[in-house]
Parts: sequence; C-alpha cells; structure tokens
Amino acid sequence: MIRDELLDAVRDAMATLGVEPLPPAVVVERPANREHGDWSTNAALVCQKIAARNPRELGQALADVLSADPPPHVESLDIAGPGFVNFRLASTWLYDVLAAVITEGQDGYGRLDLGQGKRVNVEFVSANPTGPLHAGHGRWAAYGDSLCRILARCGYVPHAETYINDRGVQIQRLGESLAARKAGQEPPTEDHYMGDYIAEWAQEMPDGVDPAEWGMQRALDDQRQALAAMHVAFDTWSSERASVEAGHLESALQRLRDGGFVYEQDGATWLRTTDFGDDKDRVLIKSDGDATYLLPDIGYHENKYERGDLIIDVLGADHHGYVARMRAALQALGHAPEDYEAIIGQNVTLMRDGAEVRLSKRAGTMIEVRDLVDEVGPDVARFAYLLQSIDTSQTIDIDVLKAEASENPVYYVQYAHARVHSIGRMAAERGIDRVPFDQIDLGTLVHERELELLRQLSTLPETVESACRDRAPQKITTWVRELAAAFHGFYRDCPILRTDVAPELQQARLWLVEASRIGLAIGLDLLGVDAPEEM
RNA sequence: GCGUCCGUAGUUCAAUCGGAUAGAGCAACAGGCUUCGAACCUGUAAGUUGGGGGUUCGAGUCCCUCCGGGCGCACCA
Repeated sequence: MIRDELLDAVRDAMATLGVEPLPPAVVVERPANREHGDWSTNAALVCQKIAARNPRELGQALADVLSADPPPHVESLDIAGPGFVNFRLASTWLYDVLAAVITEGQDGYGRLDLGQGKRVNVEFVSANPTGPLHAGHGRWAAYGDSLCRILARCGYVPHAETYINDRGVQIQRLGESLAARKAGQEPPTEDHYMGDYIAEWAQEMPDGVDPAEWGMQRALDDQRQALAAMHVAFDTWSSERASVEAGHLESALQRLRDGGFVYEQDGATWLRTTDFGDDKDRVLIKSDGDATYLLPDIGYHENKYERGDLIIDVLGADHHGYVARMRAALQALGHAPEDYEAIIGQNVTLMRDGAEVRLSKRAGTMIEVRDLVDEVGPDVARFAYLLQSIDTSQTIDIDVLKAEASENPVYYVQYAHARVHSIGRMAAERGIDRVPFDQIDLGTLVHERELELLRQLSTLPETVESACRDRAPQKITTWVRELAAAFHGFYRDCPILRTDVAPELQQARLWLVEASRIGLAIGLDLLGVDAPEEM
C-alpha cells in the first residue's frame, strides 16, 4: 500500500531529524482538498513539541529530507498551512491501484484480516412472536445483515442469530387476543394486542387449536416471510423455550450463585449487577417464584458464546437500559466486558401521506416490513435503511421512496453497474476482446475522470476497515455512491467503444471498466443489495 | 430529576479513531445526447454545524454548560 510506504518514509526521515519513535498520532492521509496534493502527513504538527521546533520549520526539514530520496511515485513535496507536508504523486500510483483491483478481483480486493478468524455472534431483529415485523425491525434486519457481510470481509467469522421470545405472558396475551376476536369480542385489556392483523388471523385460525401456540407460529411464519422478502437470512433462530429446556437458565443461575453474586431480599432473588457498574441490582426471580425476563436472557447469552468469541446485540433504543445489566451479568459469569457489545439503534419514523405512522404492535396502525418491501422492493428498502448512521433516528417517507423511485440513490448505483455490463455486451457484439492486463499501456489513462475513478477505487480497503471498526455500514453506502458518481462521470466523458478511440486507450479503459464493476459489485454485496446486469 | 442517543444547506443525510476552503441526493434555477444506456453529465443558488465557554498548532468531531428533540429509568418484556 502506498500509504504504508509513505509512512515508512516519513518515519525514516523523522528519525534522521531526531524524532524516534514516531508518535502514533502521526498519519499519512488524503487531504480533503485535492489541491493539497494526493497524500499528506501531519508529522510536523504532531512532533513539534518533541522536536521543540516550529511546525513549519520542522515540516520544511522533513520535506527536505524526503526530497533527497523520494518515496515511490512521489513527484514533488511541499509544505502548507500550519505545517502539513503534502505529497504529489505521479499517476503511476493509481495504475498500481488498478492492478491491485484487477489481480485481487471481486473476492480479494478490499478483503482484510482484521478479525483473524475471530467468531462474532451478531443477534438482531429478535422480535416478539406476537405479530408481524414492523418497518422499524427492517432497519435492524438491513443493518445486522450488512454488518455480518462487512465483518466477514474483514476476516471475522460472523454468525447471524435472532432470538424468539416464545415463552412468557406476551404469548398468552396473543392467544387471548385472538380468541376474543374470533368470538367477536374486544381483547380483554389494553395490554392485549389490538392490531388489524389480530382480526385477520382470528379469521384464519381453525377451531380447536391452542390460540397461543397457533398465533405464535402464525407470527413466526409471517416474520420468516418478511425477512426472506428482504433477503435477510439467519444462521440460527434461537428459541427461548428451547434454551430454557436445555438448562441454560439453571446453569447460569447456579454459576452466578457459585460466584457469590446472588442474594435473597424481600422474597426475591437478586443479582448484584452493581458490582460491575450497573446503577442498581436486578431481580432474577420474583417473589412469586417466576423468573424475570433477565434470567433466561442471561442463560441464552452465556450459551451464545458457544457460537462466538464476541457477542454483538443490535438493539432498539428502548432497550438501552438493558445493556449495563447484561454486561454485568456476563462479567459475573467470567466474560471480559469487551466480549459483549451492544449496538443501540435509534428509532425509525415512517411517513405516509405526509403523516407519521405509529409503530406499535398493540396499537391499531402499523406498517409492516412486508408492506414496505412489497411497495418498493428489497433493494430500495435496504439501501434506504443503510443510508445513514444507526446512531441517528431515521425518517423514511414511503411516498418519497415510491415517487422518486427512478431517482432513488440505489438505482443510481445499480445503473452504473448495469452500464458496465452494457459495455461488455456491446464490446462482445463488436468483437472487441480485452487483451491480457499485463499487456496494457496504462500510461494512456490520463483523463481526470479516469484518475478520479481510480482514486475512489483506492479508498475501498480503508473504507471497509472503517465501516467494520465503527460498525457503520453507511460508510459503504456513501463509498459506493461516490464510486457510481465517478463512474458516471467517466462514462460520460471518456468514450470506450466509439470508433475514434485509439486501440491502446480503448483497452486500458476496458480494464478500468472492469475494475469499476468489481468495486460496484463489492460495495453492493456488502450492503446486501442486488447488482443487476440490466435494468 | 437521572441516564442515553441526537441537533449540520429549504429538506433527507455525509464528513477518514481532532485536520487545511464542512460535502452529496432531493427540491429550485440554467445548460448538455448524429457514435457506449439521458435512471446520466455540467453549472448556479443554498451554512454563525442549536447558543455560549473551554482544551488544542487545529474542533461539526473532545470537555463543561444551557436550549430543543428521541428513548429509557419495574419483582413488564
């Protein structure tokens, strides 16, 4: 990587100036403004105190040392602003990028080994089996699935998992709600389920079945279909009931007792989560003898470590108070705090007809994931979900997604991919074959559009790394949109198959198109969005 | 009240673990197809990054404080 070569050169040069070792804050990065060069380093700024020198003066000294024996591709060096040293590179460095994309290919380019095979269990969606998935669940589905794809590309071994709370009062209430509707009555209390789907399902429900069991299976079928429609697949659907029957609850409780973290008070059994930073202790077993939801959850999480060295829970904002107690419980069971990670996703607000649609399974109105996916398709839905950070609340206006379908950002990216394949088809029609890459004269690629495309491709590895480290799929979304923009600009200004294009240039551009295809396909794949050859 | 996530162009959002002149889409306005797909391209306009203070060579980003919003604060799940 050019970046590492430049940093090594900076390190050597700073050593000759008496600064050794180089502080880790010293980086080689891309200036936000291209006029500042291709790469720059903040070494002089970071080291000014160590070296006891004015940063501009130190920067000048650094530039002088580097100029005496320039790193590869470096054409010129200058010092700018408060003391940045800027590198201007010959476009040969971008030809190396093109070669890397082509030789490493769709499978290898931007594939990293951050994880070194570490297993990561990612739990997401985990909706109660009491109704259809609403559009808010769609966000966790799109996010979790994309995160798993990014983790896999970075050398982790992800395991996508979802949890079914098929045990407890909410299932009973579902059954009672269905039974009441079937009998033509209102559900008995406000804590029962009111949605339109209850009435529909009550009509479907055969006589003589257990309403609770039947309703839960009905809800699960519905959820499975919705997730399939979104193209989200799980490695494991974990059942709370099965987990408890397997003894996970008891074994966790026993180990917590053995560790001395459990005590009795007011007739209830408590876990001393305050030992691990929670703000109050938590009840494991109520005074009536029933376990709270927390205890089976602890047993389940403990069991998840069989399927991952690191556990990630993707949770809605309404669960953020849950994180401290779960982390505390897992620490009490001997797990390091960094082996449990909770990602708190903020809420989704859906707009339709200019008004907010309330997302509640118990209220009468809701929008199901299936409705959204049916209306706009899985690609539009997923791309929309992954357009922004999970840390911010999101507003999705269904009317906008539908009305602007043709101008939707996902089509902008997919169109770029389809154009690539269109070029391939046209080339085949005209009998134009690509000659082997090692016979190409890359020096013909001098157009700013071509170079910009290569610059964008060069940033994929660091973008993937950043998206993985920050658990931030939206960085991939942004990147692939920028790549599509670079490709569309190139396509517009740089003819490839036209008869007036010189053969050497045509060949180089065909390989650049192939590199673009690889980049677009990787980006879309990491988002779980289809990369169509025709639209 | 306590905790937590936010507040960036008319709007929806970006912004490389603190970098230089804060960028895109949509909407608005003005242009661009006789050779490959116009679902595209080019340009114009649009900002006191909620207010104030601090740390730093450098703050949208970190700290404090105030304002505004979401979500929590059960022997519910």
